Amino acid sequence: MIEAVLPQASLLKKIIEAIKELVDEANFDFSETGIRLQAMDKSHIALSFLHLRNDGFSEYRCDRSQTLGINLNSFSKILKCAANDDQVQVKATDKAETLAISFESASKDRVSEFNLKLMDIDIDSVDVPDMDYQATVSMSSQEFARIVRDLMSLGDAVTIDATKQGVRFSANGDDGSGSILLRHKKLIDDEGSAASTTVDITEPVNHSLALKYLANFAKAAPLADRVTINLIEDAPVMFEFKISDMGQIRFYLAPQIEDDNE
Amino acid sequence: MIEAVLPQASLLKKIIEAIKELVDEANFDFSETGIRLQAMDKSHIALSFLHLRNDGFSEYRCDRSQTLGINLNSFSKILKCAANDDQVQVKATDKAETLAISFESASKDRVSEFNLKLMDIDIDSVDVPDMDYQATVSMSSQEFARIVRDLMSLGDAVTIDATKQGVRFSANGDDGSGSILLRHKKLIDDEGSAASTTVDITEPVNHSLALKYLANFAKAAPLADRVTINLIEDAPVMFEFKISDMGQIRFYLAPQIEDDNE
DNA sequence: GAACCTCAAG
DNA sequence: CTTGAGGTTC
Repeated sequence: MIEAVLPQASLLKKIIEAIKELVDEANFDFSETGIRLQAMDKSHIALSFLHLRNDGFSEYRCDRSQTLGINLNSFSKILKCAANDDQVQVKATDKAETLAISFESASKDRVSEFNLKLMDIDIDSVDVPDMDYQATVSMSSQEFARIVRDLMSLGDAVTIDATKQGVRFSANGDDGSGSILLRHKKLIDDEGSAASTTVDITEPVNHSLALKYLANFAKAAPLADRVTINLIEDAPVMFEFKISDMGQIRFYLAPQIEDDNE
Repeated sequence: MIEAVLPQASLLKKIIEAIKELVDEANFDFSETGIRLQAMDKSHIALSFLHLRNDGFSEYRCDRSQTLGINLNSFSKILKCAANDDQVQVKATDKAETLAISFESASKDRVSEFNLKLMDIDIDSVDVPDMDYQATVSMSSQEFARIVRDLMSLGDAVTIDATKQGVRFSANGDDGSGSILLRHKKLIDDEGSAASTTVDITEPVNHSLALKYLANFAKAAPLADRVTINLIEDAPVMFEFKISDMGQIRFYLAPQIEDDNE
């Protein structure tokens, strides 16, 4: 028996919106401590990772760990039927073949109930070890989204250069080339202003990444004020958006092989 | 001689916009008391019905009753040439072959004149008797539009259940199933709040309807804050949008034959 | 999937 | 009145 309640359907809508372009179907692992999802994208280049802690829900119950295979597009269709400030409840019995999803308007005048068909999904589970990253960039998620959008009009790939001075995003294309430098700003208070950028670095590092994936990652910007970009030589880049009081959504992206012939 | 003036072209634009997807050509019956239109849709399942009273116009003159056959798509093209707050005038002589349409901007700086070719349309007139409906639902037209849009992503048909407790809209599809319940809210004042739903009922009744028609009906939502849905066993469902101080637009839709084999 | 348009909120 | 978000259309 699983039952979880969120006071704001908009949160769940944004989460699924951020993942569904990357992943068609995914397993949601429900346990006593919360919900986890891990899924490779269709081309097996990007890994999406979601963790929602039980204490982030207004109600949470999971008697027995259970994995629910869900088509994210179908899920998204149903979530679109919720108003942003509806309360949302998901419920499944043990060995259920459907997930019961219900929305209730703030005024209680409207109650919507949906049943989403569950599916068995073969998992290609990947172990993601915790790494000591060489560089960690923390920046406004909105600015990140903006930079990705801007550079996409120039080329297909972006090079992210992290140095002590800051982080540089550069792209090349037929029309020309461009680069955006965000200067590192040492934080005086514990928390930086929403817009400022910090770079924590042990060694300068740069990676070239396909912008189309970053555009998908940027869909998570509405979930968090800030994004952290974690880089280490010869390993996937990790993008993390913290969902306040609840968990985080992470994306891992393998760097592009630099092809000098192109 | 016919002459009618509306201070806001937007009203006429919305009216034609709401009907033109259902009906290609229609007869506009001009009489001393106002304008009436009645037309079956192409597949003869939905009936559109429009009544605009003479006193809703800022000027209205109709010396002799006259029927003007109009291609709604052509009419719509011309209306798109009007700004929303242009004044619009339509004018026709007896036995005219064209309808003269003119727009005047609020500032009087711009005057546009168009001539729309009239046509002879064979009418398949249908008598629509006034019925004593078993259930009348009154709800926000915007919420109606939203529910229709939401359920369309799930399936092709909607079942409307009216009971004393409220009205339920349900749909089934490949992704799963869904239903939305709007609770009846007894009105304390004469007028309900814009969002609340009322169900006046003598007997519970339900009907299954093709969502694609309801999506067309929902185009009339900008014309009225509220829609009333009138249901009676074994007869078409009637959707009415009141155009304030002027008349109403109605749609009648025959229920789907419930096919148990599907 | 992108651009346009419309509607709602600040 | 200006801006942003959402829906619709191409």
